[in-house]
Amino acid sequence: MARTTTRRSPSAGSGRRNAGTKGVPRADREEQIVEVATEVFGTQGFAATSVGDIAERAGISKPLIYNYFGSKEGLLRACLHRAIEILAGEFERIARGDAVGLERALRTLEGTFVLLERQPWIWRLFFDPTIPRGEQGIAAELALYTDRFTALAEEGVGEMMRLAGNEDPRDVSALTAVWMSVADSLVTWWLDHPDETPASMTARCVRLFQLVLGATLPPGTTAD
Amino acid sequence: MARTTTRRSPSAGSGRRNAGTKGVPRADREEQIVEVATEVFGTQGFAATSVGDIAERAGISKPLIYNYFGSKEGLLRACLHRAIEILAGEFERIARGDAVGLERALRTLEGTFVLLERQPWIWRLFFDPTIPRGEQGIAAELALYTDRFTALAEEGVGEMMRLAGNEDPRDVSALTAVWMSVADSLVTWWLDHPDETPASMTARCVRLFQLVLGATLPPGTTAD
DNA sequence: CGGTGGTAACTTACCGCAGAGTCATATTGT
DNA sequence: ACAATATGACTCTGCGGTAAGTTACCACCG
Repeated sequence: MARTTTRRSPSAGSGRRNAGTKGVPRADREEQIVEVATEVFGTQGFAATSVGDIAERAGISKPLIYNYFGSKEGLLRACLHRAIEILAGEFERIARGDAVGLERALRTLEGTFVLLERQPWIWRLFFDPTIPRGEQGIAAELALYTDRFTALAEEGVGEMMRLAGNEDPRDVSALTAVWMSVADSLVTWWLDHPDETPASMTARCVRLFQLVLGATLPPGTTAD
Repeated sequence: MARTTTRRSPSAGSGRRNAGTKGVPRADREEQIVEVATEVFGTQGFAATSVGDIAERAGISKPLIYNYFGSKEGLLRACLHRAIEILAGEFERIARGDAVGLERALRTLEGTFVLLERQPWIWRLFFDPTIPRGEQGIAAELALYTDRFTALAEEGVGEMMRLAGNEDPRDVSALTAVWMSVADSLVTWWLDHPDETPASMTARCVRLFQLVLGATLPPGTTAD
């Protein structure tokens, strides 16, 4: 009745004129926010990023983020959760494959390139030095995640080193760190050369492996 | 004279009771502050660090920092300046040496380890993602510094690749990025294992080089 | 089909606090 | 006495976080 029309609140006082649902269900909105946040956290770092900035880029308001994620840390937690789902699954699939040694390394790189195409910053989340290292809260969770990576990488590296006759655990640890950093730097380099495709990156890696390691990779290793 | 005593201001209102020179000349104080700041910036990141925190750790007060460096960015600038002096000089010295290829790589690493002993965070300053990337101000200066590194590294990498028969400039560029990242990751790993010495780090690198590259390093390369 | 409440989706406006940067002032070596 | 060295106490901006209100969708009733 009149009420419907009468409810013309827009003018009432200085109320929230742009309020009201836009018909986006919570799950969709959450995913959208997490996507934006992951990019910003991953490129600028957690400490240097403000929640307001994320809200603005996502085209929504700050309180909505707090409604859904509780806190800035909660938002980061959600980003990490999504990222680990994306990455670890793929890496574990590769690890379960039958490739070993250098070929396994190359396959991992190849998978990484395909996976991180257009969203390389996901990787950076796990190595953000600005995440508060307070012994409680997010630090433990983060360690859990990175350990999942590291264990996988360390398994591969350790395997290769065993074949070569070195089993020093500290050497394995150091070489694993180097290997993960190599993958990281290649993704970063790719970011600076956007015209490269996952396939061309893989081909480049094959060339560089052959050059640096003097290795002969089996045919068919290069993506189509 | 009476005046000196009469001026007993300590009680006057709530004056600065701890003020007054402590006999430390400006240059010394500046160096001391820069040293502390470099450590904190390098480990926590620029954005996550507060000037007050630095002042407290240095045992002086915040205004003194602003007196000497003008701003937080100015302090960072001073840190970068000192760091580039320390690092670039050493790298250029190595580059001028007669080592080539893998041996030059190893000598660079060795020099880095010796140089960064007890202050590994210096290196991190140049790759801190939380430094404001505003096109003006510090970003340009930082780029200048990192370019100085990169040029040197690219020269070494390009030389090695030429010997191996690959002159693709993009391959050189990518491999240079990888190489610098390798050095970075080794320093980072060292940060997490503080009991390692420069010599033990170098020895480890020799082992890993031999293992991964199948290379035979000349004797005398290992630091005693 | 029209109305009508309940609730999920959104917002504006604000609070409190931490941190960058400043001012006026105090102390001491020379 | 004076310049250099130093600081307590302040302002102001920006950000994490919150309160309270607004709007749209939807299931249900008549």
